[in-house]
Amino acid sequence: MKKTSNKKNKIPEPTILRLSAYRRALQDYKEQSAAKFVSSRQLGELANRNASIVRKDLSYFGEYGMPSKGYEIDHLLDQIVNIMNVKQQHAVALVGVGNLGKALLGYPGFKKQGFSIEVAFDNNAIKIGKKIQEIKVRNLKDLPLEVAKREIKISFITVPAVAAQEVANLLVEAGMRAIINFTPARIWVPPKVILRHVDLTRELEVVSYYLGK
Amino acid sequence: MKKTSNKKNKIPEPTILRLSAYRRALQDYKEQSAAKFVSSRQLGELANRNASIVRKDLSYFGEYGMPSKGYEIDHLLDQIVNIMNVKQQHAVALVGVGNLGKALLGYPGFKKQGFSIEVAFDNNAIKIGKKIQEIKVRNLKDLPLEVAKREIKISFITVPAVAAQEVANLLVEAGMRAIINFTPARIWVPPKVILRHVDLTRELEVVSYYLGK
DNA sequence: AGCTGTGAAGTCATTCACAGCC
DNA sequence: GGCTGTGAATGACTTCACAGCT
Repeated sequence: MKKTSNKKNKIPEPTILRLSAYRRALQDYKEQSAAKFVSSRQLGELANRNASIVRKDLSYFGEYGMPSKGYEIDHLLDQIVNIMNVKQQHAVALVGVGNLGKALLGYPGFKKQGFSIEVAFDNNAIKIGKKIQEIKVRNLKDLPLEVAKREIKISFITVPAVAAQEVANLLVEAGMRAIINFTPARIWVPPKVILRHVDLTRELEVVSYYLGK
Repeated sequence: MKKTSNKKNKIPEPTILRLSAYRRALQDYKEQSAAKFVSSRQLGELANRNASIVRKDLSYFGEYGMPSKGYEIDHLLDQIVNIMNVKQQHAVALVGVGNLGKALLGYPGFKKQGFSIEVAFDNNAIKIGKKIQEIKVRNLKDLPLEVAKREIKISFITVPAVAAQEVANLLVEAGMRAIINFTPARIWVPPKVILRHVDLTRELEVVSYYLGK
C-alpha cells in the first residue's frame, strides 16, 4: 500500500473547490441518513458531480475507500477537514464596515464552515466604537496591533474600490498571509500573500450573457 | 471579411467571465486615459491576462481590431456590452431580506454594472412593508403578481438554506428565467432555467487549504 | 514596424474503462 | 457483485507562432 498524501503532485484547483463541496454534502448527508458508508457515485450525486471525478479527487490525497463498500463517512470527513485545514476555526479580520461589510459580519455561514470574523476596522469616526453583531468596529489605525495580538492571518477587504489597494498595502505591512478582496478593484500584493477575489456581479453577468442567447 | 458572430461555435465559459473583466478594465481605463485605442497586450495587462487570450476571446465574436493600431476603445466597449447583453439594465428580484439580502440591496455595485434590484420579498410579517434602501419589502405571496407585472427574469435567493428549494420552486412557477442562489443549499430547477451559485465561503476554504501547505 | 486573427501545438482537467480487492 | 484506484483516452482551454493587413 502507498504511503498516503503525495505532496509532490500538484493538485488542480478545481479539485480543492470540489473538496469543499464534498465536505458540505457529507455534513448534510450525515444529518439526514444513518448510513456509515458512501460510494463515489452517491457522493457524486450529493455534490452534483460524477463518480469518476470524486474518486480521482480523493485519490490525490490517499486511499480512503474500501472496495465494495465505499468510503466511511466519518473517516472521509475527517480526512477532508484535514486536507482543507479547517480542523480549528480560522480568525478573520474585516476592513470596511459599509453595507457589504456589515452583511458579512452578520452572515452566519462563515462560522458554520470554520471561519470567524474576530475583528472589524473602519476609518469613519462615526462607525468606530459601534458594535455590529457583537463585533466592535475599531479604528483602522489600530489594525497592525490588533492583528498581531490576535494572530490573524486572513482578511476581508470590503472598502470602496478606490481604497482597496491602500488597505491591501496596510494588511500586507501588518503581516497578513491571505486577503480576500470583495471589491471590484484589481489589487496587487507580494507573491507570498495569498490573494483571492469575490466578485458578486460575476454570476449576474454570466446570466445576462446566456439570457441574450 | 467574415460576417461577424459565429453563434455556432460554443464559447468557453471562462471566455464569458473574462469578457466581463475586460469590460470593467476598459471602463476604468477610459476614465484615466485619453487613449482612443488599446492593444491586446495593454488590455491583457489591465485585466491580468496575456495578450493571446484577449485576442482569442474577442475573436470568437468578431474582428474588432485594426492591425497595427489595436482595438478602438469605445467600439470595443459597445461590442462587449452587446455580447454580454447589458445594453439596458436588468431588473432583479430578491427573495429573503435577512442579513445577506439587506446587504445586497445596499450594494451599489450591481446597478453600476447594469443590474438593479427592483423588488424584494420575505415571508416575515415584521419585515413586510418596511423599506430597505428605497425598496419596499413585499409579501412572498405577492411574488407571482409582482414579477409578472414588472417582467422580471432574474432572481436572487438569499433565504436560509433550508428554504432555498421551496423558494426556487416558487420562482420557477412564476416564470423566472434565471436564478442566482446565494445559499449553500444545492437546488434543482428545470433545465430551461439558468441556475448559478454564489458561495461566499468558497474562497475562504481555498485560502485555508493553501495556508496549510 | 506593429498588431490582429487563427490554425497548430501544448497544457491541464475530466472521463473512461478495467485490474484488483473485498 | 460491487466498488475503489488509476493509467490511458479524450476533451477543454490556453499559449505559441506566424501569415496577413495597414
